Order: sequence, then structure tokens, then C-alpha cells
Amino acid sequence: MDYRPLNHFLALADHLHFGRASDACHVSPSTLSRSIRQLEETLGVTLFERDNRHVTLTREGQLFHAYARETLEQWQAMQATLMAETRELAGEISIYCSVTASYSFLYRLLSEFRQRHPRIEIKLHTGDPADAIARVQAENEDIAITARPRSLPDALAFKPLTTSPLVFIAPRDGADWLPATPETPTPSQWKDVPMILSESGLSRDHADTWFRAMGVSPRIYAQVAGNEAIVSMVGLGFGVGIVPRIVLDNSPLLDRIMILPVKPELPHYDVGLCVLKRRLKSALIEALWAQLPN
Amino acid sequence: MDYRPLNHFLALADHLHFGRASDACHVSPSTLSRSIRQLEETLGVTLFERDNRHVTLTREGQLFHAYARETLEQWQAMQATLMAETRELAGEISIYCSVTASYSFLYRLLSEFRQRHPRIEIKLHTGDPADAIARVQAENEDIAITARPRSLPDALAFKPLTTSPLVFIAPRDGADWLPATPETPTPSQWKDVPMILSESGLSRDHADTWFRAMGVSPRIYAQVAGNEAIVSMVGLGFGVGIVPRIVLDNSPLLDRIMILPVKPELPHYDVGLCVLKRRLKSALIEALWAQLPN
DNA sequence: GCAAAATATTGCGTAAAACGCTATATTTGC
DNA sequence: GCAAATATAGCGTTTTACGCAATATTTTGC
Repeated sequence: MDYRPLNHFLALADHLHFGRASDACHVSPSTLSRSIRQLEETLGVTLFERDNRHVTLTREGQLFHAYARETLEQWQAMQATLMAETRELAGEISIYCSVTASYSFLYRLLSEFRQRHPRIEIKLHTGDPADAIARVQAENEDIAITARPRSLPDALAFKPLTTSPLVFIAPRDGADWLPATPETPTPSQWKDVPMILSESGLSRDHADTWFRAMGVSPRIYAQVAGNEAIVSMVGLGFGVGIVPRIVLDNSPLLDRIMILPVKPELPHYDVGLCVLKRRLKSALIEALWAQLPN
Repeated sequence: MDYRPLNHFLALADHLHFGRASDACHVSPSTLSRSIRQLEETLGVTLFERDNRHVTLTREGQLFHAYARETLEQWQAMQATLMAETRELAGEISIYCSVTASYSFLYRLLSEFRQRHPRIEIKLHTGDPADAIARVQAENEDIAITARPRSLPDALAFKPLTTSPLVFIAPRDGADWLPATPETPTPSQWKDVPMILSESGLSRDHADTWFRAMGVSPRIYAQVAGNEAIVSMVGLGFGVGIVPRIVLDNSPLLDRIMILPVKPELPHYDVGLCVLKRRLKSALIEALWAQLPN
């Protein structure tokens, strides 16, 4: 069943802005424009009054709005009824995430899901989050738990689970190469600090950006794959690292490191589920996906 | 909105036979098979149990059946509501006219009308204009585009679209039986000219009147139905014809014929819409009728 | 018992539809 | 006056739907 036109309509009714509504629907503005136009032609009425600056709902659009919401609710209720009727979906879903994410999110994500769908097997693969997007795109994995990339490819859908800041960490024992005043960093303080960084990925991008803004090149002691490895090396006294704060929440090494109160702070980023849009047709994947609020 | 899968489902639920259900839906059995399969995959349930000889509705299929009917009913109700809201007309109008009139007038008559009333279907029948009045009177057609009859029956209403003269046409190549001086016709010039005339209708009436005024009987080579046929036969050299000048405006045979400058000229006549007055009560017909100025 | 008929499904090539990029026209804010 | 923002449309590409033909299986008629 293709209810996309109703989704498109509701998004536009909500946003009253083609750009924002198209973003919300994961389509281009031209696709949304045509979809709405086609719906209007099918119905023989104008649903939105619009020029190139304003979008408002017409009276007919308001009538249609109620219809669209009810229709989608009934469709979802029908699906839920059928699912209940058959007692469950069955099959397997493969999930890729970092060790950290597996500690932090999987229980929350899956505990209710597994109760609801005991016949669905979860295949969990852990690894460097920097690989997550690529593995989903290559269809090695159904879903990944990963940071939202700066530029999300069009074929992917993303749903946030949480937000986490990136933080600088240092050995708790201290070291003479630590910046004296991390709250007021200067190039001279940071130019000789040995840095333990990711090889790639969002945290690496943000680290590079921070140092560029500082006007200094980081002195890279090691580039490693995986935030846990960074925590390990920092805990062993090899240097300063940058990791998502959530990595620390479950780390057995927490007593070996400290968070540096560096200013300006590194940005927060979303951690969430990432999936190929077209895989959402699968009832299994859609069921997992649908568990999270939008 | 694409509700075809629901239509497919309901047809199969009704027929329990892919061949008959696909016929009912105007699709091939393979299309129906795939449509049902896709719906089942989307819902994650089996709607029909089937082998190559039997189709039965599953329990989930029965649940879905109620949903499908209600959904289509609500869609139709929504459309009806919106139509009532905008006073949108829907239905069909049948129009009868000659091929010539279809070329000359339909675009002008219908293009704006169709934009204004996209839900009205036009059924177009073409034929000899001499039949137009009779077909309207017999209610075979709602409206006709035709010449104004000399005596308009009281039950009919007529609205002019344009005026056209009747003209004599001859083969461009000439012929020895052509009148030497069509501007000053004499009975002797015309008595042997082979004439290609309509079997009936206004142009035939006017031709008969002209020849009577000339004091000669036309030598009729052929009586044919349809002005285009007359143009074809004249172009092939069979004789002289009388047709409305607008017939020539779109004729591919224009280079094969010439208009004879006959005096006295045949009269002009109105071409326009003709309809039974009492059919104007119909909102559909009134809408089309009202487009033309009085 | 066997061939023919009937039936639902699937592979495959083609047609149709959907899509996004880019260009366009218009409006707004500075 | 001009840059930015916005909705729409042209166009080429991608994706999806389609039907034909082949297939496998079952049923029916002889």
C-alpha cells in the first residue's frame, strides 16, 4: 500500500513550507511539489494555496487533513491487528554498532521488541562506528546504531536515540604535557599534546575542525579504530583522546581517566538508528524502526 | 492516491480465482499475483492460502477484507465531500460532431472547461453533421456541434460558435466540365457539371435552393455522407462539391482543390452547440452550455 | 493411465512512473 | 539593486510496474 501521498500531505500541512516538509519526508522539494499537485488533481480540489513564499491550507485541505490522519491511523491499526493476530513476525535482523552502543542502547532498543517479537532473531555485529554507514549501504547489515553523519546520503533514513557530546579525556594521573588551562586553550598549550584520535568518522572530523579553529595541528600520537581503544590508551597514559561521552558511561576504565573541561566544547551529535530507506519495506525492519518515536 | 492493491485484494477475495479477479481488475494474472504478494509482504501476513487450483481467504485476510472495504468507502466519501465542498461537477457528457468540427472547435470549447471541471468525462462521437440534430432529439447525444437548422424545433436550444459560408469546390487540376465563368453562371454551364453533394442536411438544402434559383437541376454524380468525403472525391477529380468553408481549414487535401468564385454566393450559416432545452436542467450540460456567451 | 487443460507463479525485457538536479520566475530583506 | 529564499517545471536517469512466455503442478476427460 502506498500512503506516501498522505504522508507528504500531512508533512506539508504541518510545516507549511515545501523545503522543511520535504526534508521531513526524505524527498526533494520537487518530488513533494509534484506529489501534492498529483493529489490535488486526483481529488479535483486545491488543498494548499501557495505562491513562492507562502503555503496555507485551503478549506478543502482542512477537510482532507482529518481524512489523511484517520486513514494512516487505520492503516497502522490494521497492521498492528494483523501482527497481533499472527502473534509475531519471524526472521532475523542484523544490527551493527560499536561495543559502546551495544552496552548503551541495545537493551533499551531490544528488550521490549524481543518480548513483542520473540521469533525475530537479532544478529549483532560490533565494530568501529566509522564503518557503520558503509556497512548498511552495502547491505551487509540491516540496521546500524551510529552517529548521524554530517551529510546523510539520500538513500538512508536516520532516527535519533540520544544525543552525546564529544569530550576530551586525559589520564587521571596527569602528565606534564597536559594543557595547563584547558578552559582557555592556546596554540602553545596544545601543539605538543600527544593526541589519540579515531582514524576516521565523525569524532575525527570534529576533532580536526576544533584544532583548525585553534590554529594548531594536532600532534597525533596514535590513530586507532574504536572509541574503547582510545579510552584504553588514554587510561594507560599515552595521551589525550576525544570520544563520545556515552563511551565512558559503561567503561571499566573510568577511574583511570578524567574529562578535560576544554572550551570551546566539541559539538553534541545524535546517535541513532540508520537504515536504507528501501529496506523499510520489510515488515521486520519496519517493526523495529517503528518502535522509536519520530 | 493508489488504492489499486486494495481493489486487487477485494477482487480476489470476491472471485477466489486469479484469472477472474485479474479480468475484473483489467490487469494480467501475473500482475495480480505480484500485487497480492507485495501486499502480503508489506503486512507481514498471508492473506490468501493458495496453490495452483484453490484460493481461500485466511483469517488475517478476512480481517483485512473489512479494512479494505472501509478504506475504499472512506476514500470515495472523502472525494464526494470535497466535490460537494467545491461544487465540483462529475459525470459524463456526450458530444456529437463532424470530424471537421472536432478539429475546429473542440479544443476551444473544451480546454478551459476540462480545466475547470476535471471530473467531467467527455464522450465524443463523430459522424455526418446532417445526423446531429436527430441524434440530439433522440437523446443519443447530450450536445451536438452543428449548423443552425433553417427551422430550429422549439424543443432545441442553439448557441453559435462561428459562422461559415458554403463554397463550391473543384479539382485544382481543372476539368473540361468546369463552368467557364462561375461568376456569371448560366444553366447551360451548370447542367452537365457532375456534382458531389451531401445526401441531406443544410448544405444539401442550400445547394438545392441555389440550383432551383438557377433554373437547372444539378447533375448529381454522387451523394455522400460527410463533408470530408466530398472534399476527397472532388480532389480526385470526380466533380464539383459544396462544403462549408471551415471544412477546408484543416483539410490535407487543400492543394488538390480550389474554391470556385460562384455568384450568387451560397449563404453563410451558424455553426454552434445544439441541445434539447430540457436537458439544460442537468448541471453538467448547463456548465458546458454556460461557457459560451449568448 | 495419460494427455490435455487449467491454474498460480516467476524470469525477463520493455514501458511507465517517480525521482532529483538544475534552471526559472518571483518575492523579500538588506 | 542584488542576493537569498522559495515553489515549480524541464529533463535525464533510476526505479517500479507491467505483460508475455515459460514453468511446475494439479485436475479433468477420455
